[in-house]
Amino acid sequence: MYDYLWKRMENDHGDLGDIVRAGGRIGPQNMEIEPAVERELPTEAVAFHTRTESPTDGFGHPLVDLRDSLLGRNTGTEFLDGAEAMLAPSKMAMESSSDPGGGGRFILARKVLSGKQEVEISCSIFSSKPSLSSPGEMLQLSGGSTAGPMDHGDDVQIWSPRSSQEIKRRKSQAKKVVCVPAPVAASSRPSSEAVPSDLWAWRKYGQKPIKGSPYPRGYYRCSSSKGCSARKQVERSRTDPNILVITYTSEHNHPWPTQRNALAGTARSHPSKNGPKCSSDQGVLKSRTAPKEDPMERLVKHEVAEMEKAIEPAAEDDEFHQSHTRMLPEEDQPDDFFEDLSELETDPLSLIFSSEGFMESKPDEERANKALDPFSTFDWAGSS
DNA sequence: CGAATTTGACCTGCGC
DNA sequence: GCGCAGGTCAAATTCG
Repeated sequence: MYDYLWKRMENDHGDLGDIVRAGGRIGPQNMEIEPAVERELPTEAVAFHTRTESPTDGFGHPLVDLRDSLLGRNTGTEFLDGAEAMLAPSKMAMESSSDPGGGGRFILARKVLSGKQEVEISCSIFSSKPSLSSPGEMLQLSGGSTAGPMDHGDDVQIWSPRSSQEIKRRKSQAKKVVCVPAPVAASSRPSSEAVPSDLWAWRKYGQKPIKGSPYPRGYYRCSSSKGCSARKQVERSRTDPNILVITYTSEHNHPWPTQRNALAGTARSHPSKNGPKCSSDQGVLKSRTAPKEDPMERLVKHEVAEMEKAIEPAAEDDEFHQSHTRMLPEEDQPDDFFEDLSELETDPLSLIFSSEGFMESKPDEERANKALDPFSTFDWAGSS
């Protein structure tokens, strides 16, 4: 998963990839943003991936969706283990503008250590180099040995407390976290959460209230295959209810859902009374007949491509395809990929991408409206 | 009627 | 060792 993004990170950061697999990019490399300048950035979810090697060195880190931040919209941020995510876009904008001398610093995350000391991790949108508000606290990357802030270039930095005793992961498990804009509940069941579909079939097996959060956490396991151990947890960000934090645990041990088993676990989530939107499954199924590609990888590829494209305002429409192909070096991406996307506009995920592409041919106003309404691109009926 | 969801109980890891 | 909180199980319930 996230191979493309990950490769980029490894190229950019070398060993960083062995420590924390995180894809929460602050922005494209060498990206320079003037606070007063609004750029249209992609609005898809950003995924990041953390891997813990032991209960003592693992620490989940916030996803930073800077695009939304720059748009003054909802931002996906979260810590895995209760740390407070603090990347409200307005806050960032405010700090950025109110602290011009600080180079546009904004708070990346804040963590209360030992119940008393609070460490604030901030980051400059220009240098993307985090700094600590608590000089006494040295941070390090999960599992890494580096003490103190490190500059890995222009990508967002992932940090964790040095003291592993202070933040321990409950279990040593690989986790992947995805933050997406929270959907408006569309289920017939009041208590059920609308979860964006990710193409896998999930079956809910539990729900628990989480201390400190007004929102419960839902537990899902993969229902595509009997023996599949893949699980995911879905909860709303406690700091931003508009953000859904989806934590994936374990890997799928089977191929992508086929048309047949893809229906498993989704039937009740896509009642026909939902109207045309329900055809999303058909789109999904249709997409599944195409060469299999990890949908999340697809998401990230587009994410990166869109972000890179976003900083090339001079790019013309006729360069759109070229730029995307250029930015998708892993060639399993056929040339007709985007044609395929347009065909699959009912696919929840392809909707995201195709809508972006669709906007290319739209008037600026409509494009802007689209960009500001990420919800319109998701099939919020979800797969749960 | 089969399958998915709900929800209380139980299990387990972790902090004190 | 104890208590808390998160994670999972499974019976009951609901839905198509």
